[in-house]
Amino acid sequence: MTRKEIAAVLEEIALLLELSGENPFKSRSYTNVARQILQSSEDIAALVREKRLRELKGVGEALEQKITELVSTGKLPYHEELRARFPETLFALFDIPGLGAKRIKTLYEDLGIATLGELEYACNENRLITLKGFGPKMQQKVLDGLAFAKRHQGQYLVSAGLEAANALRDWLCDEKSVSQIEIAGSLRRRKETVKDVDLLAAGSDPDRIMARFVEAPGVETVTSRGDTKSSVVLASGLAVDLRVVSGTQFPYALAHFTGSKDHNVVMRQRAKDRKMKLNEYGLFQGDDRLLRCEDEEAIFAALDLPYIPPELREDRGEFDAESVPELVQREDLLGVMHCHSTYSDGRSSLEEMTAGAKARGYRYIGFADHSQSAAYAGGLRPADVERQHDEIDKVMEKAGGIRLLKGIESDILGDGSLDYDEKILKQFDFVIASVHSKLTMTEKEATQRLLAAIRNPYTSILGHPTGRLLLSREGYPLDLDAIFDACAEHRVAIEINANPHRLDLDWRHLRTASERGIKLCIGPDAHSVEGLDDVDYGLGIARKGWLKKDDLLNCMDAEELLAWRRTK
DNA sequence: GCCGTTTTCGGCCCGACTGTTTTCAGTCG
Repeated sequence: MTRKEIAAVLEEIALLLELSGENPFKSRSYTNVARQILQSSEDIAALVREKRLRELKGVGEALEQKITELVSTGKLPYHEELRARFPETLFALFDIPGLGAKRIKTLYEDLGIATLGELEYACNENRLITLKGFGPKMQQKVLDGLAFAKRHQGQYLVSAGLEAANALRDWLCDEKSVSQIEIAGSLRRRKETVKDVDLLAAGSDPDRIMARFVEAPGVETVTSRGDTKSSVVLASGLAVDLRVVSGTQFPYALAHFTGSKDHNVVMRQRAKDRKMKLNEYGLFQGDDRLLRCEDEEAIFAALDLPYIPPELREDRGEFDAESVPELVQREDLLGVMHCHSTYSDGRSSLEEMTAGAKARGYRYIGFADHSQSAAYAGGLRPADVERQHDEIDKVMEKAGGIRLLKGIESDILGDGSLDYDEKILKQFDFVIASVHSKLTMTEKEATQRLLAAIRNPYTSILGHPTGRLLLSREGYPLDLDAIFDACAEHRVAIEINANPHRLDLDWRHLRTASERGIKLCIGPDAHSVEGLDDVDYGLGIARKGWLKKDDLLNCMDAEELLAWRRTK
């Protein structure tokens, strides 16, 4: 069993225990251990074999026994008994806002509702209002939630989230009483997709700030309206929360509303361990005496921690690390790789792209148009390659101060070979090898295909390695372990494709890759001058993956990069 | 179900808001 599968069983037990009305802390202990298993770098099967499960935090006698049974036999009677009490379809009800274990239990036991469809039917029949813990408003809220769930999956790309958040921030800045305003939440942590937007403001007149907020352009419904917190839903379906605090409270609130739930749990526990209390309004000692912190850094310091950048606040090792790394910054990026041009499916010319890169402060730009098999994208035939190289030389002559690199985004064909023969391949400064076709392979087939491409001596970078499209298409299954081994052995870099629809390789794997000595490369996959700005999304993901400037190919200068490639 | 310089029982992070109540439970982050 994979660690994901083991964790999924434990998480399901936690939900089932809640539905059963069990002690919530019992439920939580299953959730905690599920999390530990997902985070652990240990092989869980090995822990079971060596009877070392108890080394995982939160595993006691009962969980040791259950996990051992689950891993050894592939099933767990305790889990199956719990499952037998409730229909599987009931789990979908948890996605409706306002519905938790208690209300779902009532719906199921009193009305026999087990599916979203039955729930909608019961609402339309007006049957929820008489139920204990429900009323007319709750019924309407459930109906709204059902409609919402139908319209959207409730997830948005980070690009959509940031766009909405920036617009709202600007709108609120025009309110005179606002002294500070920040985007918080998962957007500040630069998650690849977000469920909502969290804004935090400080100001002298909260009421006016709230009033302006609920009147913002694009606001379709106001979900809640209070003195310190209001929530709205934009026409796009995106939910936005605004919190207003005082200037003194701002740093504490910013930390509170930036950290993931799990990160915050650890922060508050650390405070508690030090006889303090941490919440969104402050860090308090003894009898509620405020420990003044001017900024987030001071809060971390008070809890004996170095400053933890927002992107790392996920409780994925930031508290255990010997030191928090000096994360890569925008000014560390010397060049921009993976740019398309009008030679294939780009909208901007070589010259325009070059000027755009120069204006953004890059010292070099790497062109990587599609290769000949990508007919749909106007892939370059050998003659086109020659033509493009001539033009690149000309553009470089008059560009001044920026270097152009001759690359290609070569399709990885079904058998793992690249899309040109050696004679052509050797002419490129770099080769990004990417899959664009035959996306439905088994894990074994897809892995073999990529391994063949990685072993090709001309491959420098593995482009968008899993082929995923966020919120619309899963990546093909891959044995990433094997891919990483091969990349390390053959000195092939892995792309962080910065297009907000991709953000592939996923940030959760970046730290592992870099620790194995693999170089990463932020590529905007730009098809226009504006597309160059997608680098910022890639940068957020790189930082989220704990990367330092030394880990990134495009933090090298052009000479260094070419030398790196030559030593392959 | 776990855990332990407050320790083998009694806690387990904490607060806001909503909707249902008529003082609070449930949900959410």
